[in-house]
Amino acid sequence: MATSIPTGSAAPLPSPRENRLLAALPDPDYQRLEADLEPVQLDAGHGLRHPHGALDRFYFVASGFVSQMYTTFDGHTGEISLIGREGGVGVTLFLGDTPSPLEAIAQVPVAAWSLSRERLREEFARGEGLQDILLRFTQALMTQMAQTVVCNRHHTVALQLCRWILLSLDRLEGSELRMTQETIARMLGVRRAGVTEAARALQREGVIEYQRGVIRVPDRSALEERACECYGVIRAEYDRLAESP
Amino acid sequence: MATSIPTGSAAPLPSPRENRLLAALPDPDYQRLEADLEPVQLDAGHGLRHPHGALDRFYFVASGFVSQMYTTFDGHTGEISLIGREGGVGVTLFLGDTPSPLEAIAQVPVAAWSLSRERLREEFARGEGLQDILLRFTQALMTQMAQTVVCNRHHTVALQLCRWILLSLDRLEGSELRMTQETIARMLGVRRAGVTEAARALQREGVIEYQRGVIRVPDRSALEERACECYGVIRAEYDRLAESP
DNA sequence: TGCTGTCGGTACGAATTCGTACCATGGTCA
DNA sequence: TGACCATGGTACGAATTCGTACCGACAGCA
Repeated sequence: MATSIPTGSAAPLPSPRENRLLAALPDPDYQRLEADLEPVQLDAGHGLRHPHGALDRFYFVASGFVSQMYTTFDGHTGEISLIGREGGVGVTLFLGDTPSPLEAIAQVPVAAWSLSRERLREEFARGEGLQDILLRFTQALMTQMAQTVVCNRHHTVALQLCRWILLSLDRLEGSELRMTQETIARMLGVRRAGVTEAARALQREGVIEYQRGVIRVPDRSALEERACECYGVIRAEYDRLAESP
Repeated sequence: MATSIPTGSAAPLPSPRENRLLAALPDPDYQRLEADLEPVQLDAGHGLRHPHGALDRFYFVASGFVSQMYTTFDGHTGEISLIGREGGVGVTLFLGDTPSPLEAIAQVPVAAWSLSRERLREEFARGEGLQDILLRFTQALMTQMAQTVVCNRHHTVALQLCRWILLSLDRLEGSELRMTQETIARMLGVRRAGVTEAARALQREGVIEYQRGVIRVPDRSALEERACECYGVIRAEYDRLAESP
């Protein structure tokens, strides 16, 4: 299970309220939880949940992002959703607390604040601030998943790569992404060579620069122009969640 | 909005408890709702909700099924989820009551019992039986969506057609499905000709028979053998929902 | 310094789906 | 009965992605 694993970089621990769900919580609700939040730091590649496994805690992501991945019986993979500090991992805990086929993996170093299953369910059952914000987050998550369904069906790898880089970058500081093409390929559910071809084209156009696991985006707007509509829709949905009263 | 439109066939109105969510409700919870449920009958092709539109009522499906569809800006379509009497349409109502890009369409004649937004939210807020069952249904819906993401990515049209026919048939009486290839193509998000090719192959193998909008499945197990794993996973998830305490 | 494993570049034919078009047939309606 | 339209069968080249393989370059480590 997810134990506290320090990152090599010894980054300062972010405040719980770096997480947008906790930030949106009215003060009384937050104060009831504050003492029960436990910090977690995860290295890139570390799993928060194994497929079909139970989940002990809910994780409010404070920095970095986590991918919810699905692996088919024959080994094909696909990213179902990507969760940064606008959300958290473990909605199944209050959606009946049943197992889920999804795997949750920190794709970059992640800092999160976790809450035990019992405290989460207890607080959710009060029907106040936390319930409200978690349900709204669930709705945003479903919109992201719906968009991914049609994106997988209708958009080329090149379009999807742009979308994916942008979604990742939104959840990180700066304009740099540490991620190999192999890893990106697993998320998009395509060949590694397919990512290379799409990335080469973007590099030739000067939209991205990269080498050995580091992608830099000097011109973000150029990348946005090349992404499919899906990026904008998902982005707008989470912006709305953040702005909601 | 969804008004009561009788089907031509004047089918007898099913009991509300034909719907599995209402059936799973403890008696006291059900009795509080019973008088507020309004029957709705929809012809095939009728929309319950328009994309980005508000939804006035929650629909507990009692017979037939509804597709949640997504249409991209450039007109491409895809089915996000398929909902029969194991569920209902309108989870957004308790997930923050925000607009959704999805469209809900009755793909066959549908009978449903509807509940006003206010009563649904009021009952949900009690935190008792209805909240519990609706949250569990939401989890099943998300699993269905996750499965659709990877299915769209990795499985051929032929495999997906089998899955889709089986999911539809599970939600209907008998072994006959009234649906044109054009409509099926819109749900799978592929060309009509693509569906024709896959259906022809199944017909040649004797797995299905069809003509002008009517598909018959004489040998269901043969179809199951040809479907991708996704059918089994989704089916199991809803079976579990139905069996849950 | 040299070895070794990771990462990315490229290539190849095969498979699948696409977009589109045209036609045959069956049912409906005037 | 005849016209018309919805439905499905088929075909075509183009585009995309697949699976796989091999190679070079870079980085870390002995």
